[in-house]
Amino acid sequence: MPNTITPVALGLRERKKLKTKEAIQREALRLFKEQGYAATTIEQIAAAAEISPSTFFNYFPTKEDVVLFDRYDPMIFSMMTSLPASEPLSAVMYGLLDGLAGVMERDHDVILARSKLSLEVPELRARFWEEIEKARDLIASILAARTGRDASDFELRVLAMLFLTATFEAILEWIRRDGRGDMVKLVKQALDLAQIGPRLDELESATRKTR
Amino acid sequence: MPNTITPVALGLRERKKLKTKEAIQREALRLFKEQGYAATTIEQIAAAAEISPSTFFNYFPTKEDVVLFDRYDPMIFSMMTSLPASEPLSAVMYGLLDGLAGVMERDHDVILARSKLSLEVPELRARFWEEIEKARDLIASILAARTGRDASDFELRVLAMLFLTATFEAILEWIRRDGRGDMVKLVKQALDLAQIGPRLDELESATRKTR
DNA sequence: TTGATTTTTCTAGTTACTCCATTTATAATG
DNA sequence: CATTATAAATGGAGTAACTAGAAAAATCAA
Repeated sequence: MPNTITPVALGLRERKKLKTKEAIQREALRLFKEQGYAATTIEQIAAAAEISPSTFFNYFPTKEDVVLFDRYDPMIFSMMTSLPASEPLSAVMYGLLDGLAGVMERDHDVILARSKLSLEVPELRARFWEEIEKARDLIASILAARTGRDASDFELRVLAMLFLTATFEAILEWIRRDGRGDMVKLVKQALDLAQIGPRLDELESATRKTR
Repeated sequence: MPNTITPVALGLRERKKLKTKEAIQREALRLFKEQGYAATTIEQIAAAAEISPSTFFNYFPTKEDVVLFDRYDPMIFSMMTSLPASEPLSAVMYGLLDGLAGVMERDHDVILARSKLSLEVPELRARFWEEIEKARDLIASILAARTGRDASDFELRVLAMLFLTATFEAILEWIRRDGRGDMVKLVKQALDLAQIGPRLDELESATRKTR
């Protein structure tokens, strides 16, 4: 069953920690929505989640991270690092997008709330780009493995970043439409505009010729 | 004399303020270099620039902004908003890059210092993207004026962002090479890889046909 | 000089975040 | 089950970025 994002098995302790983490995030997002990001203090979040303020920092290094945290991240990560090398890159890319659609259906509201915050609060918007840069490095390393180039290769990084930028702008547009349109469709439109698919296949075939 | 970036005329008071602002930035950058960004306090910067700590915040809203501040920004801005509509977009784009080369020659070291900081300090790196998003909106509005589309048009924003992303990755690469290579050349390479030029001209001619 | 305005400075907060020591809960072992 | 190891939660004391607002000082206009 490809292109399905499912939780990873964890020990009892780990699961409990994850639950606390999600509780903190849930309460924090609620408070942010009610009274705004800046007006909400760590103390209030801790009180709502029934932990001490110190404990908050055991789970999230900063107040920003409580918004950025995404429980699907590790799954998406493992999914991306175990891609089939048999299909062309563009096909893999579209496959990933279908996986994304699944997540969207399951967690539409939380994703929208987090995305909106990341859009509206400047420091979060800024931090979000950090995450994108991490993703860029991941994608670049995947491209590197497939083409035999170095992961720090300039062109690979540019391509990876073009991919992510197009995706990001699509998400922005989706939020501007208040989460009502089809996000995955918008992403595909942006990727086509940037002609990312052909560019990826080009890269792959060019490398095959050389080696 | 096109493609030359020159200071804008200012009143006496304004010039004095600008001088103070630059002094603060100069001292701050020196201290950051000597003892690191996090280890340098506003108090120290204020002392070095011979102002009170309160005054610091009259000039820069946050510690981060002291790194982000670029005295060429208003010039570049006015340059971009007064582009000739006679030439095709791709030509204008390359023209701008030549202008950039001039600035690089004049202020290579300060630019490198600021860029390095923005690369190495995570919160600055994040903030830098905010600036890029501002630039995106500016470019989108220029494209909008030329094509008769709306400035919030999805495709325009994607294109503008692709342009900036390519440029940004080129600058990153330039810093990774410690400012030794030809930055403008790298930028052109990235833009060609993304095929931004053709894409821009495509957009323009497509619009002409329609109206 | 006088008065208006801008700029700087001071004071007194608030809050995110750090460090470290202590206590409490959980799991592993004999 | 009792003991021990380990990990997680907490408390307290401190730092530094930033805010608001009032007072003082410098600058400019008439």
